[in-house]
Amino acid sequence: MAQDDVFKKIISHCKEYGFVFPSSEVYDGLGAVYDYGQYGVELKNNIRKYWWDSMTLLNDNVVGIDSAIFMHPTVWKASGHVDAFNDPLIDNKDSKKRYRADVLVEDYLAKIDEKINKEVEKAAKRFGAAFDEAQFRSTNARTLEQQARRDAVHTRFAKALNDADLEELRQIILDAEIVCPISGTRNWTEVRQFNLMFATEMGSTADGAMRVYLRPETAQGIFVNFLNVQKTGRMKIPFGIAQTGKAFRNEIVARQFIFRMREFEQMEMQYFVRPGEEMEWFNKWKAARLAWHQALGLGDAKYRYHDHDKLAHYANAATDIEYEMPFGFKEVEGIHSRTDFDLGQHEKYSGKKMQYFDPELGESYTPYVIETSIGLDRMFLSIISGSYAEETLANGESRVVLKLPPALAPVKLAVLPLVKKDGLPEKAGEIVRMLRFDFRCQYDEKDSIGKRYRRQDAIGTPYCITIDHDTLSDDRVTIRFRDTMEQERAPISMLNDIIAEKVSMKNLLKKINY
RNA sequence: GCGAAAAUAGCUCAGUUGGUAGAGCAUAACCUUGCCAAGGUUAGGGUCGCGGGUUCGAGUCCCGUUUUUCGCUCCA
Repeated sequence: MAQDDVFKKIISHCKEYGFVFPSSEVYDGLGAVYDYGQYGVELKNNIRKYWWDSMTLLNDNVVGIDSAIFMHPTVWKASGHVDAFNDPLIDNKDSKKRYRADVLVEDYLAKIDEKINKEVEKAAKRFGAAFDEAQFRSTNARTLEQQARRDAVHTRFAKALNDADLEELRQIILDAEIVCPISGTRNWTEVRQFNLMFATEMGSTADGAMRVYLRPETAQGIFVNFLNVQKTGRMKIPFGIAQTGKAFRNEIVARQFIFRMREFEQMEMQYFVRPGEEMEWFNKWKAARLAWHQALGLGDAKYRYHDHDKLAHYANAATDIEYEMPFGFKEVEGIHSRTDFDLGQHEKYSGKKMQYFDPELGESYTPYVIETSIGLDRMFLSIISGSYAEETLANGESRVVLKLPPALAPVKLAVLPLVKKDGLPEKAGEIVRMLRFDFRCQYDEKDSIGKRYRRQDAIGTPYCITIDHDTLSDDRVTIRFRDTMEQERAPISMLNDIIAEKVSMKNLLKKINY
């Protein structure tokens, strides 16, 4: 089966069985925004818990926070997000190349300067020692004309930038007859501002509201709280701060189902270390994070590292953990050595010291940071993709089954009376009332038992418990396993222990070797 | 953002040169059976993505738009 087909089937399955719906679907949807349904939210919560517990329970020096989505606007100036993603862009329709509109104009201005300078140089050669450059510039007709043209464009350009007037910016490009370096044509699109960050206004608009952004990453909430947590938690370096939460990016191209969404959830941990020790910790977390993924049992070969050759300005090492999605290996998690860039920037912009006094070294320093940053929605997609299976059974029939890691499954067990009479439903009800405090249970008496097993397979329920006539006399039930479809007889009194052993988060966490 | 393809029931899809909206599966009710989806009877569910246009008449033809998938591009 082609990979595209698998992906399409997974998307359909997610919708059909209540995992993921397109946002605002009755209004034709909203681009690259999705809602999680009744089973999707359980799976997502379980993934988040697996991450959170692995960070905050298994590391006694990692604590969590939950910072607000809104942050002071200067945070995003310090982080570089405002500058990096506020560029006015324009496309040439013939070459289909995209340029920064301001760069096009600046290049144009630079070219005129160059021309003038060349003429000045030529004149200087001609006149020799008697040459008076200032006088030449103020009297030579051609130079004056070019200078006037340059100044006119420059004035308009500065004003347009200042007013953020995109139409004027385009008009300047048209009036100056700036051509595309590749196609050589002047067939330009509108100038558009591609701001990665969503903006809104805080405060009443009447008396000057403040422009605030929806955070494009959760990491900054950790950095600005670094000292709060360090001091109030009496944290000693090295230590980490973990956070999960929504982030928002106004992606130009958002695609591939929930892989790249405009509203998404991150699970980030920033680990603060001594300068000079960052590579050691980078490698430790790199290994620890891969182990966390592989403990899910989806197949070790589905994961790989992708080390970055080109590093961002703030990083001195970076790697991705990629998972083999139906559309190829894709980044699920990033592990970055961010140096002291972020804390240093906040120190600079806030004027507050972001340093740590190290009692062992007897000195203060700005800690270096190792970041692990994972997309919860991507994790969700990787787990659904890795669990989805179409199987042909021995009797020639087929089934669709989600072989989810039991600890992550939305429903842990289904309780099924073999027939809906003879007191079996009542007995099943008793068992549900006994187990539902510990496990998410589902009761189903509709249709044949085989059909009910199929329904549970489709949502990934790892265990089914079947009540038959014998149960009424011997208090034993059948446990049916999702993956093998094998069955086992067990006393009702043992059910809680048996199921707990198989579905507990604890046993999953124990597989991680920290 | 550019290009291509698609959009009809919860899902997968049919729908003839333009002439009353269909199937399978799924869902719900009742009966029957009872350990791996396929028994019977019945029911609900669609202004054919949305908005215009052509036409006596549009799911079907034309234009626009939205959403999705794919390829570029961009971003990281």
